[in-house]
Amino acid sequence: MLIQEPPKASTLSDHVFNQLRTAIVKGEIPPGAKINEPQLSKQYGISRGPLREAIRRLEGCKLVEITANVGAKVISLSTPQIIEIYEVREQLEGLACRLAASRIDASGCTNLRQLLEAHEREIQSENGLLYYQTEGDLDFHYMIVQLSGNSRLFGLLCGELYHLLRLYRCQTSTQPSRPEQAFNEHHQIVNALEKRDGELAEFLMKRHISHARETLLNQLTQ
Amino acid sequence: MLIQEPPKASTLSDHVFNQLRTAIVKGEIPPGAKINEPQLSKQYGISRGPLREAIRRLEGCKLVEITANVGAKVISLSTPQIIEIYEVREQLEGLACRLAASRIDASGCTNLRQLLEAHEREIQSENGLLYYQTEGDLDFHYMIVQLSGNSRLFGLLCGELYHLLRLYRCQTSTQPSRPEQAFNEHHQIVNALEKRDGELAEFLMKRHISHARETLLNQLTQ
DNA sequence: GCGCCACTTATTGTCGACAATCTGTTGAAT
DNA sequence: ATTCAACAGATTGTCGACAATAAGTGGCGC
Repeated sequence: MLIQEPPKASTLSDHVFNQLRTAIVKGEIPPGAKINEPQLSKQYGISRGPLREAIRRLEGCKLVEITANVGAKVISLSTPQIIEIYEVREQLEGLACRLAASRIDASGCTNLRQLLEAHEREIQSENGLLYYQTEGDLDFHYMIVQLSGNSRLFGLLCGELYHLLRLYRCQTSTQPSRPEQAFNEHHQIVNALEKRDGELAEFLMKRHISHARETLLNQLTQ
Repeated sequence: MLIQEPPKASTLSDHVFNQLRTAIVKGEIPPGAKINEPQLSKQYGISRGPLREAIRRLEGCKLVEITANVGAKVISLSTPQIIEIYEVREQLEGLACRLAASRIDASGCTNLRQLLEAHEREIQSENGLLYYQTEGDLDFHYMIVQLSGNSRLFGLLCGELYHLLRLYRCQTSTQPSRPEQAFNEHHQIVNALEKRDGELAEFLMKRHISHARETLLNQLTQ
């Protein structure tokens, strides 16, 4: 569970921003829903000032869309938009893998292996499949992006795109699919990283995400 | 001058956001400078409410960094951070080129050619070199990203990274360098796009940006 | 002289209220 | 019956003021 950064909230705006973000990502506020300022203001017991700032931050994360004099709506991702996100993500995570291969050390490799083993143990349990599809899979990608050492890349992938993907996965509660294939692909990626083969790691990661995108697209268009 | 989207501002927050963003990008508010809310509030003749929302939006563009109970600072890019941005940009614009090659039509190609010719005519004039290095170059990349048809990619590159690059270019007023080489690379890219050769276009664009990054790095480290 | 602490000042965070805009409904005219 | 217009309600945008926190200043002790 290394996916959630500490939601320390020293200010009210921070606190409500974290609350709203998790509520949106978990689907408690469904996609397309309107953000009602007076209602949320009462619900969280704060004034509209900090609430509006929190909404502006959600806009920065691309989680809501604000129209002047109309208000904010939770973003609703269409199938073409999902594909667009996957195209960007594939390219960026490929870069992350290539960079990670050039900077990874022995402890980083063992950490990745341990993470994969932990996920496999999770899958052994009954509700493990669901876990893996939602949170666990992102943990693996999350760690690789960290290992890339590129903070801008980290901000884009882990600060924006991953939240959008989690929102989407809750939106269409995807049934667990192709877990064993994903496992193989994950291990292949770690193999390439251990050999410091950046180009191969990039290629494998891009193909891995491409597979996930195609699986998703088949589920959506069928 | 297709680089600036219409700065329509129906609300005060919109207006001040646009004003502040251009002021930051142009260097009128220098990197590292503190954002003083009472001062700017008086300067723009608005209350602190919409001003704070505008600052939150600047945070979303990564143009300022906000610390709780301390305030906002204009971002100051270190050399490693510039390199990080170029790494991300190289990968994303490569994707944009590959996508653009598969969707471009005849009119798109002629528009690109006309844009390059216009830039070349600009260079003929005395202060053309400077123009090309700052705005004109981004116009070319801007148009290709538009042609990619991926709105998420467009938002990332043209909504975030390009502003950061312009900020940086004003920060260190880069002397015009290697314009003729850049011209050749641009034309090569358009050639690949005309042939609908996505892989070649991606490769050429990535190499083009890689060259720009190395030139920049040499200027900075010397 | 140097460092630490209390105090003053300035800035940020938050609030409630008012003005402006949009939304939904009712009613009348064609 | 349908369309348009005026009205009522609700929501967003904006403002000024107060509270809380941080920054700067001066004085005290060592």
